[in-house]
Amino acid sequence: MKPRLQDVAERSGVSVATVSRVLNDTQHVDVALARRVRVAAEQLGYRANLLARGLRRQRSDIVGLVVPQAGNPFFAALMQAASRHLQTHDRTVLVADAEDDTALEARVMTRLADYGIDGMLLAPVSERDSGAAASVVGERVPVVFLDRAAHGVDADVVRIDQRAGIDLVLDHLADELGPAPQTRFVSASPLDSVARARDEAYRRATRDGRVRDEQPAMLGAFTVDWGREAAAQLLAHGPLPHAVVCGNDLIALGVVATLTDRGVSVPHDVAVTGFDDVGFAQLSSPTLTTVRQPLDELAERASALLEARIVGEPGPTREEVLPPTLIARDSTRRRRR
Amino acid sequence: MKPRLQDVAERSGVSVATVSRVLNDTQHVDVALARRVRVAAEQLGYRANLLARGLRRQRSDIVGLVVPQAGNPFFAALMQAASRHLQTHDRTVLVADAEDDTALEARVMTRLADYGIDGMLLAPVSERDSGAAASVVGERVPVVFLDRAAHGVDADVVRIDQRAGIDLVLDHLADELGPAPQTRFVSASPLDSVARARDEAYRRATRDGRVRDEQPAMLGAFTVDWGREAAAQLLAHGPLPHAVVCGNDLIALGVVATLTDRGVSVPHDVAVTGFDDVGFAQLSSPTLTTVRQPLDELAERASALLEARIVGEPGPTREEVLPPTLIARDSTRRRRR
DNA sequence: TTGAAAGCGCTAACAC
DNA sequence: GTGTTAGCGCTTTCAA
Repeated sequence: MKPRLQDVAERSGVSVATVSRVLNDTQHVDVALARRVRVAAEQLGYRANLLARGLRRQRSDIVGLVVPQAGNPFFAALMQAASRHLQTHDRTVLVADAEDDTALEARVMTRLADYGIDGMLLAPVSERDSGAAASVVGERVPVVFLDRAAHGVDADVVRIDQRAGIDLVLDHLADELGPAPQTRFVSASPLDSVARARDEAYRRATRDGRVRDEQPAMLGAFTVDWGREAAAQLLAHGPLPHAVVCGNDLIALGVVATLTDRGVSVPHDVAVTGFDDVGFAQLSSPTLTTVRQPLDELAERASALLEARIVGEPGPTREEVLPPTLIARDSTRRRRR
Repeated sequence: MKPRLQDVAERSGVSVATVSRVLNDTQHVDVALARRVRVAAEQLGYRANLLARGLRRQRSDIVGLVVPQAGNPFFAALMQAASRHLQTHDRTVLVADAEDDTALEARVMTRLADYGIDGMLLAPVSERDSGAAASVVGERVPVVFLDRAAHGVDADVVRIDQRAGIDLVLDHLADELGPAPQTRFVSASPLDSVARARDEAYRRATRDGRVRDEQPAMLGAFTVDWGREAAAQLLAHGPLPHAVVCGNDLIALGVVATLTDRGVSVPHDVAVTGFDDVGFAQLSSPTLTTVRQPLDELAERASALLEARIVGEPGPTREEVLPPTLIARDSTRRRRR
């Protein structure tokens, strides 16, 4: 069967304690002995049992990573970036997908906690309803919010400045289309902090007169399907705006697809913008003007904060806010190529 | 601190064994006692320590899921489907991304094994080079190959019939373009079983005269970038074929993007086909003709086989081969809309 | 520098 | 039907 520490100890003629010290490099051991131990371990193909180690050490070296919708390419990319940084800190990452469902989210977070994770990176489904379950985990181990945050949990936050992102888009639109263009906002219901922030940023800009929009925002979900449906509604009800500002790229891609299908030219007849810069934003036609989130930095900062908290760094919770970047592409370009 | 079984036992005035039996519903316990136990556990907020349980039971209820490139939307979708089915069997899923690197793949598989996973679903990076590391895991716990397989491991396989998929594409092309159209094949180097199978299927069809192609296949990687580059090469060297058959959707999307950029009309000047039916295949313009893999069934069958092996089902290894479906869209449609 | 032994939290014999 | 206890494999005092 699988060799245990005991087997290595017997084979090298030392105690299990010594073997443990050698293999973990945790205390100096006589060089000759150490070599014997290593050789024996090698020959036996010994591998530490991480369950046992975790139980004894009272830490698992696992961190949890919970995303609201793994199917959304933005979160898929964020997961990858976060995993990569977490691995750097020599951690196993348990990824969980909440499938946009707070009940499922609560279950998976509980599960992670039951495995004795050392910390958690969380992009919560709901700003309001994810907090309760998150705080149960948060009371035992450090939690860092990534991209999105939730109420009722005392945790560090790493995110971008959503308002700056929306401003970048609107300024760009003004540049391309002239001042105070007529726009519509198609986004997701502000159940999560990101949707809410983008919504508020857009509202604010309309109040400030930077864009003209007398209509209510069209709020659905962060999906291609919602983008398609919203575009259909736009086409059904009266004249098109100069530009459709979308809450994320998926919505924008759906809008562009439906508009194009119906013979409306993007950007000639109407400009469209996205948010997040997912991979397909540069593959669609027209390529999509959007706002890039600095995924790698987000992941890096979140990992670093989490690690700091795990090793017990004290202090009040911090919020790190990174700047997004405008990626101007063809979906807002007025001159056709 | 975190309540242990002991705490629940004391609070309800019974032994830890009884608490364990109640909470795991593993043996009949007097109803009154059982209720007392449950109440106490509830009040204390007791949660079983899964590390301890795993150590004692010698099984973790964790299964590993290893994919070659989590960034590829096909595998992202496969991961989601597999996770969902695995959860059904009440398992925690540890997802690992091999980042198309057999060395990294070996490390992550080892790590999974060290956590005492009960089984593993594996889509290996390399047909030849992933086998060694996989068999190390495979000797301890059941492994089921999903989508792709590797040599040197005695494990069940769940996959689609790649050749049938290529045949669907070529038949469709003959329908649209006329018999024995002039084609080129752009795919990935046959390092993995899927690339190899598609390559062989295409070769066979050329030998059979179902398509005409005197040129060597253009083999790079399953990425958009390779598709772009291959298209550039195609444009640089002589006349375009009637159709470009791509090894997967990412390549096809890259080919379409570059062709379109250079003023070549798809499908009017040249038809393009993909494989896998990733989400964006129906968003690109033109929408992409491709072959759909039955993701959900693949995941379902693989999970079922794995569960069967985990509970000790004996018998020779099995291979389940599912049929793919042609999804005809605009990238091969000769009449323009 | 090394070893003996306790014990992490849990389950499963085994005894009553 | 319930309790006692050994021990899963490991790390870590504590003594030597």
